Amino acid sequence: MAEKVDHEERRRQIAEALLRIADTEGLQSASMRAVATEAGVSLRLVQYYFTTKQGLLLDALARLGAQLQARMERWIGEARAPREVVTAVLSCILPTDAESRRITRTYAAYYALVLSDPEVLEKQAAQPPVVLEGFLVKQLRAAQEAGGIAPERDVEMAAAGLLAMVNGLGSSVLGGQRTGEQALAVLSHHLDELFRP
Amino acid sequence: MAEKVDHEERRRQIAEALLRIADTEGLQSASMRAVATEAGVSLRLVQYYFTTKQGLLLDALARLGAQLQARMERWIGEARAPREVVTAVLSCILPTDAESRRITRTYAAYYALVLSDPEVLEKQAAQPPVVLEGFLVKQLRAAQEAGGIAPERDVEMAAAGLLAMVNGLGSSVLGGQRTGEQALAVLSHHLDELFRP
DNA sequence: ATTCGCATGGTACAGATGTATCACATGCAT
DNA sequence: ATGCATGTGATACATCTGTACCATGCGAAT
Repeated sequence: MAEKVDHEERRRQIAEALLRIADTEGLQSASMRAVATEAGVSLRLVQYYFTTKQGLLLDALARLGAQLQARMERWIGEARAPREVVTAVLSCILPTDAESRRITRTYAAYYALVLSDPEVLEKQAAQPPVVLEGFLVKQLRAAQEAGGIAPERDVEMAAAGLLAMVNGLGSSVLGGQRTGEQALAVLSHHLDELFRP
Repeated sequence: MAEKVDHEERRRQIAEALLRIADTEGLQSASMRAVATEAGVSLRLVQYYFTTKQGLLLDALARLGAQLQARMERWIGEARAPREVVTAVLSCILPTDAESRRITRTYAAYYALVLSDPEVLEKQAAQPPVVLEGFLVKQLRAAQEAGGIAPERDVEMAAAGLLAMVNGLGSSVLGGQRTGEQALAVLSHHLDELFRP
């Protein structure tokens, strides 16, 4: 019963079970046993591949981050002009389709955990936003130099504001106060406001 | 040992103990026993005044909402002109001073809970944002008619964007990517952008 | 053929958690 | 004075949770 098995594949299988539970029922329902059942393996195996629960949580969070990044790169795709890149990056974060709704909800499930356990998780999870904001600034600056954005605009402020806005819009969609389409409309409106003379 | 006691006062004492724990350690650390200890009462009393844990959680959440509303009214204070009202409302939500940091953190602690338990909590917690957004729209429209905002601006879009932005800025402050002052600067910048000819 | 390490199953254990139950004291109405 | 409702304490109980431990099957190297 002990064929050489692909460790990475097993870890992926288990971690994604965790993410599925976090998405649908929240992290508080993600016990080791629940994860094992969801992944279709025994509790022992979850312990075997991720010694501790924190290990599992961290690994799954890293995978979630990778999924979001993959989605962003896919959405950027053939986008070439800065405005298209910015639009792609921002709108792909909004919970509009099934995948982004899943990712957003799962991140939300992690949110409280990250806040209450600053030491360990902060380093792992706090980087993406910062990096992304820098990327946005670069794109906006390029658009500005190309004349797509008024020269007197402060692109760093704009980038920070847009990113925060998308984040907040996502929360409102998850909270049921807005549909994904409405959130997207709000974003588009502000992008129109930014990209002009 | 059974003097007629002020029920509301006891409930307040216990509910605030829960909020204090939610703020500092997160809701996952807020067990009935922990709340009892924090409030300086016995476990039995927590059960007595709030029969069930869900009752306690809901009551505390309502109190948190009341605290935020009280803070907003206090911040609006003598503000008279629409722009001042809007600035007050939005900036008082940002985690800049101790009180708003506490409120924001505590709301964040509830966030995951609300998302994973939509039925019961949604009605109680989802109203403030909607009401607030309507209020903002009215203020912005008034400013627009007074000439403080360009007539071609879509104030509903602007209100939605600003509220989402403040929400997102708050998250970034809590996540340690920005200080409260920096978040306030981003907000001010966008208000300057909105309030013109 | 024996040995060793990897993969897996089963289960135990200690602690925490929400809730229920029993007990008892005190104040107020009768 | 008696009785009933109120406020409070102590504790029990069933369940869940993370982790540890023991056993065993199998492939590969010796």
